Amino acid sequence: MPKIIDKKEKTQIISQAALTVFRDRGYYRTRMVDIAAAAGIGKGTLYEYFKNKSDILQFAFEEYFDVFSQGLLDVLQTKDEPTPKLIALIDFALSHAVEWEDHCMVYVEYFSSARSDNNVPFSLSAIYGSMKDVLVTIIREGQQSGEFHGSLDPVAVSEMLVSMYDGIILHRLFAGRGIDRDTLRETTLHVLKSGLLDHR
Amino acid sequence: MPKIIDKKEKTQIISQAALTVFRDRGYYRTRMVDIAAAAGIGKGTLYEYFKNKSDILQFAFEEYFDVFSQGLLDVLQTKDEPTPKLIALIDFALSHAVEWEDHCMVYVEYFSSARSDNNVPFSLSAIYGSMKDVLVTIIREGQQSGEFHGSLDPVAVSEMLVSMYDGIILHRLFAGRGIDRDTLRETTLHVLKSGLLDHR
Amino acid sequence: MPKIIDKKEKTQIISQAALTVFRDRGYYRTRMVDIAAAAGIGKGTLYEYFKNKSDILQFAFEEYFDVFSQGLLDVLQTKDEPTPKLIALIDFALSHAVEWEDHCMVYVEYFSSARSDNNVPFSLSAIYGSMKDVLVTIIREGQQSGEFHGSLDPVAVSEMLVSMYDGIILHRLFAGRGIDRDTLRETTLHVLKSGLLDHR
Amino acid sequence: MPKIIDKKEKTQIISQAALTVFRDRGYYRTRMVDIAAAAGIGKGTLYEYFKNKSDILQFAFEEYFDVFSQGLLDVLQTKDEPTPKLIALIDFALSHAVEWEDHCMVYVEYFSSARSDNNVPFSLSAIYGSMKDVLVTIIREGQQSGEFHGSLDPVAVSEMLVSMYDGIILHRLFAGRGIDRDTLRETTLHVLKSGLLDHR
DNA sequence: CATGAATGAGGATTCATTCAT
DNA sequence: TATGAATGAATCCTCATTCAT
Repeated sequence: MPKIIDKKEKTQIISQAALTVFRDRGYYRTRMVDIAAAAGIGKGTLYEYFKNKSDILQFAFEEYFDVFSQGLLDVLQTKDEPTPKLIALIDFALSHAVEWEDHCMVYVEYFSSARSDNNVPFSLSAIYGSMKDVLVTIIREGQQSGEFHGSLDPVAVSEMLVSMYDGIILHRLFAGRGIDRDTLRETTLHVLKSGLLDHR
Repeated sequence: MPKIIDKKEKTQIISQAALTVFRDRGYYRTRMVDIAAAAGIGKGTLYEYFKNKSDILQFAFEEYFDVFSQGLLDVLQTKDEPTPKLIALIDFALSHAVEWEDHCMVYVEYFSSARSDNNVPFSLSAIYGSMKDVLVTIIREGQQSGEFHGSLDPVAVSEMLVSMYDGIILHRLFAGRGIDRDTLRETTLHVLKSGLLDHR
Repeated sequence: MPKIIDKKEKTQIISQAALTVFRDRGYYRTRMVDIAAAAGIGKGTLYEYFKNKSDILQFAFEEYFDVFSQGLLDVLQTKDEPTPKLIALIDFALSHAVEWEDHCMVYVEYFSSARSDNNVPFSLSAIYGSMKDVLVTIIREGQQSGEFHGSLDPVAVSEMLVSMYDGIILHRLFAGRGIDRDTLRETTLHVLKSGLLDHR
Repeated sequence: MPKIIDKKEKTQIISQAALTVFRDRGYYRTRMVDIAAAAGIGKGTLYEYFKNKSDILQFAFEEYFDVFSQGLLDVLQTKDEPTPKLIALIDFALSHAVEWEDHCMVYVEYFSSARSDNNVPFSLSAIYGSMKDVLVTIIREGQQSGEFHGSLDPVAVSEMLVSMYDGIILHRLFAGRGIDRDTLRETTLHVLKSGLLDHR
């Protein structure tokens, strides 16, 4: 008898609408009423689906993170050799960043502001952590097999790679989408490949 | 007469105090009273030196940008050949980013939030613009002289380099200062050099 | 036909559930959804039986008041002489207060808050009015027949007696149910009896 | 150079203005803006002097309680014998209740609503506790010296007396100020005296 | 010049009530 | 009849900015 609503689905719709507004206006400049308007619902309805503003972001982040984690696992399970594994990894990370660009933009803002706020209920360090561990392992393998430069510090290289990932996001965020995303990916892969791998 | 000196000096002191608080708490979470307390002055006094909150940041940014521009000019005037010029440029950019790290962190937050706000009175595009123009010119020179890979798109490479610059900042901002800044610089330079330059 | 019975019965069930929640949480702190949950029904169903929140309380109050009025009449019809009539009256009032303690608690809160709100659709003055009139009459009778202290102002005594009634409620409300209700009643009756009646 | 304001004095002025509004409108129905208007200040200024709404009430309550405690001590130090001590005590309590009538009204509402809310930062039990302990001691003394009825339970009598105190407050709150406060006090004292003391 | 007391616009959140199913 | 999803009015509280001293 009561109205039947797919709570899960509506939660996602609202979260997506919110993310769009966050990306356009910025998280802090976005009012709850803006989100409601973007989702085509009333202000109070938001609170039927989310505890508060931060909770909306958290929900979006979880989705983003789940997809990232799953993609990472897929790559690791598909490739075995260090070189193709590393390239596939970088390729995946770049694709993911480009595909989830809107999300990334918002998280950059949120985390850069909430930095020292202990109340922040979720964090990027999970992504960084998993990514860096995986990279260090691959680079060590490649160095032992002689495929990679032996002189480079695996941790430093990993850090640099992750930084590049961040950089792509940030740059697109600040400078607009200057160049084609595929060109960017090709160029980046080329440079990395040469610098990191072709060391004869 | 000494009053005029004092005014300028105090403006800088306040701006620096503000920047420290911004870095710790985030721009949006920082209250004017926090800045006043950090600067050791009264809340109302802030408005004797700055028009408003954003104006404080703008002042800091101008200083940061002036130093960057001057350093850029110095590099360009000192080096002539494409390869050493590019390396010097990247070296300078990394050094600058690392030295002005606190500023960078705050600008990341501010610009990522205020992105589409037309009221924002200053922007990063100036930095990106000048940097990218310079890079594209150098890379074209290097490609013509045969020093650089001819197959790479100069604009894409420039974009990638600037992205790396952003990435360094962002990563240190989010992930903490994992590795030593000098190691990071060495590694980055090495990779870039190999990938971009060693193309026999 | 059975529907009509059900409606009345369910109205009472809801009202009782509501009163329990009111007593525990306080009228203002109780949300409609709390009442619905306590009554084991849906939020919207409440409005099938009651116009609004205040209406639920009003319904409960009417029941409470009806029982009080009927009890008062019974006492007055049973006893004739001033002294036993007064004692029976006080005894009844105390018993009623103790028995309907939960209700009393809620009305104290509601009336003390809504005091000067003209929208409040029901009030305690009815109870006070009937009680005080009855008392004044009895005390006058007792004074004329020489049974009571002649020097006391009948109105003041009535007021004091009603105040005591209030006090019992309020004290139990605030201080918890310190002593046994029967002990309290005995003690109160004893003191009143001595003070008011034994005037040799 | 800055405006010099007696914070303590203004705090009291605001608290008094608030209490008047609380008494008229009820605590829960009073909006912060009402208090501000009554105090002749802006909404935001309230928060310069008080943390929140409850804090305003708490401040008023502390003043009320301090005066009560001090008065209680004075009575106990002045009188020695049970009978005059008890009478002085009751007299003081009644006077205090009548003098602080507005406060009492508000506390009745507040405590009757916040009853089971653990966040309530202050309570009536302090008053009840100190009052009841004092009374029990006096009554025991009076019973041992033969001045008071030996048959009455000291605790029950104390409870009754405190209940009367509550009743006076509550009744004036609900029924208006029917009779003259002095008449009420005289009558109450008379009855109590007869009932409790004249037991030949 | 310096100050902090005063302010009110602005925004997050709650919850009684409505109403489509 | 029963329901709970949807709503927006209402209200607390924050904080950038003003201004009297």
